[in-house]
Amino acid sequence: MTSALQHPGLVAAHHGAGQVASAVGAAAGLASICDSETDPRELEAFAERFKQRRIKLGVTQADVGSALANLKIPGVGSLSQSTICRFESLTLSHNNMIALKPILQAWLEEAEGAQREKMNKPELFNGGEKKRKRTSIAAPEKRSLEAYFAVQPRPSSEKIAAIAEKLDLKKNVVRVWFCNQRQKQKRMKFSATY
DNA sequence: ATGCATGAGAA
DNA sequence: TCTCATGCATA
Repeated sequence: MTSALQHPGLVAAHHGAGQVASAVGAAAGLASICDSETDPRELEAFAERFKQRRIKLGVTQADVGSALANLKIPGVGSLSQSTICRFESLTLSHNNMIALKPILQAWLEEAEGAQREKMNKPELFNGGEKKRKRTSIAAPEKRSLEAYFAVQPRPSSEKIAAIAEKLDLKKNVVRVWFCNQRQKQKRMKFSATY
């Protein structure tokens, strides 16, 4: 239930048409807001440097996540170990990487600048809550789902119901599986889009 | 490091 | 309903 560091319209969706190339290039005079900062290779390089320097500082991914809150950047709170890990391994969407880069960069500079102090973020927590349980889809079922996905990445609600019944899984589990599968395809690292 | 899930916002 | 950013739980 946290933030929204979404980017409005600066980062346009990429598409297969090449006719826009010239139009974009012809937009001379205006600052090119879209090149070096959104270059996948630049991101990759940054991610690698980031991880290296982070380790050099002796800080864990989780530490970085909670430390972000201390930066007091408007609209930016803490992030999880998962997200920091995914940033470093480029397993986030391109847009997500672009949005997080300046934030992590700010943290890095701050951390290296004041590399003499030690702040701790205990993360005071609740008193006894119901722990979420993680469903585990067995290997055979996963293989079937992957096969269905290869043929139809976006099955209708009815198809999903049918698949769920065949594999003896809850419909919602199947639906979420497809959603996550689609998201996976969009990860920077393995996406054919870039 | 990664699987399954949630919630806000878009369509 | 889907996408997208994100995280808890777990391997």
